[in-house]
Amino acid sequence: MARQDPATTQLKSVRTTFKIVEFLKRETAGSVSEISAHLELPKSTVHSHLATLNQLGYLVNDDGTYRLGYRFVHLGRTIEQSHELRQIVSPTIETLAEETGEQAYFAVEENGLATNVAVAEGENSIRRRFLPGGQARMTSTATGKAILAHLSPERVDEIVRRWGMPPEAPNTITDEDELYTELESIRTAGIAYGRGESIKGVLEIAMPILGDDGRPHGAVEIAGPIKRLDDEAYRETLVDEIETAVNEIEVNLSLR
Amino acid sequence: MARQDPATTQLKSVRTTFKIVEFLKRETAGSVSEISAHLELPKSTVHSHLATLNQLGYLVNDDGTYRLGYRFVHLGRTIEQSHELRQIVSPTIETLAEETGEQAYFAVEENGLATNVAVAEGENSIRRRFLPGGQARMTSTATGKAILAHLSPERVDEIVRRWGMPPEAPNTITDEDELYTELESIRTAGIAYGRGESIKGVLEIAMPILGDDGRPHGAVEIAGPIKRLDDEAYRETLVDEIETAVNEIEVNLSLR
DNA sequence: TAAAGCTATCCGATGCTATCGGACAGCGCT
DNA sequence: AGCGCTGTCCGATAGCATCGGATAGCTTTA
Repeated sequence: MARQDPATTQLKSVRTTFKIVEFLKRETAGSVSEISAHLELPKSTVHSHLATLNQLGYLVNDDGTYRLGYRFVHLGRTIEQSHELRQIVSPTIETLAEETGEQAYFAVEENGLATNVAVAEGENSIRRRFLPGGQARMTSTATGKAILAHLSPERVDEIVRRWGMPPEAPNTITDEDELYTELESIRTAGIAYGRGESIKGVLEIAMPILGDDGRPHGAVEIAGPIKRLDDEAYRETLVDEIETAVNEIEVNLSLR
Repeated sequence: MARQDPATTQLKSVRTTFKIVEFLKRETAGSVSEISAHLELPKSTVHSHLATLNQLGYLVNDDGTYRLGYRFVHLGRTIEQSHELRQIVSPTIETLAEETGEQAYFAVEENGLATNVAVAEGENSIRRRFLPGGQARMTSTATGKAILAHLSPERVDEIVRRWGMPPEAPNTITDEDELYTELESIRTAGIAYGRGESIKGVLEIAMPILGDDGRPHGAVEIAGPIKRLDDEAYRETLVDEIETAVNEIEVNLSLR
């Protein structure tokens, strides 16, 4: 008999607990019946999970409807604060957004996903706000591609196989060979662009932060509406600002 | 036979998962053996929990040492952002800290604990930083007492029984009768003070936000070193600022 | 006022599955 | 080269998560 799918084995109750947590994350709040209906779980099962989370202090019960509590907020904030790289990078990302007036990001690879570690808004920035911790496929974001370009081919392959390359926006790269040539040109140019590959109408410009050993720590990005960033002269000033930021971060990393 | 202790019944595996999560929250990172040793759990059990959390994307494995991932950060940030009361209150707390130069807080009651929903620092503020989501006993903080003063006696009793009143700092109230007279005077004065009851050397001044039905939504607080706030004239200006903030919040709540 | 149709919560039996000890392989240190 | 540590995997046991049903409390509707 074939081995069980590793994604479905192990600690099923823990898995359903997080299914419930993620449901409440999406829906903000919910009753036992609602959760039970949407997740197709028996009411009594849902209830016992909710009761446990409530006892642990992670869940609040307002007259029959449950919502996630501030204990999770504290958990997340603690993780953020104890992340050294974020501490180093944050001020630079803040000023980058301030100087350019656009959105600025710093992202790292985590579990094969491009993960926003620091996010900042400029005065002209588009309204869609990505929260810290937001994750996206590496293959469809500029930060992701900038990082991928400096990972080993085996690791890139592993990530692509794990998360696939489905179309997310008009220009998403969905072909593996196309991705590899794109990564090659990113490597030589030292800069990655995303033109409506993750979200329609958004242009992203990203450069990697490389360690002394050549391994990528993460990537700095500026994102804005494709129309405004269409002007080549403006785009060049943005690239300049990104280079300054990258330089600053690399210095701060070596001084650590 | 007596009923089982509700704190130890139900979903044991979920409970141990969160034990591990909270260990990693404290220690930033840890190996299987470390966690196994500190929590007195078999290595294989710890491993299967870690593997599950890793599969779910909440945990990152850096060469054998595990740490909590940015998925928890995103979870916490999402909860914060979808909390309406926090959205209303935050700007006021920010300006309160700015105007006074001290630390400013807004806290609510959650699971019987005073829970910081919004925190802000002024330029003179003490360095110890409370993160959003931080929780403390209601009986030892000014925000907690301000809220308790407007809850039903039964609810107060329930909370006190659940969390107890152990000494936390030199002046912590540890006697129930003393607490009740204190709450009575807070109710008539409309203001609560904490004088080194939670943390030595810190003075807290708090006022509740009350709904139309008289039930408390939360409390606004300013905290600072007892020495600086010892000056009565200065303290009065702070109380004035808090009153302004409370008024602003109550207006914004009624306009909702 | 009464009763129907919700709801959340509780209970008890079944059999799945979390647990646990042990075995293995890989690594860095001595 | 060998020792001692590590993380990971396996398999058997029984503990416990699951599930259906029963109950009680609430709001709505007649």
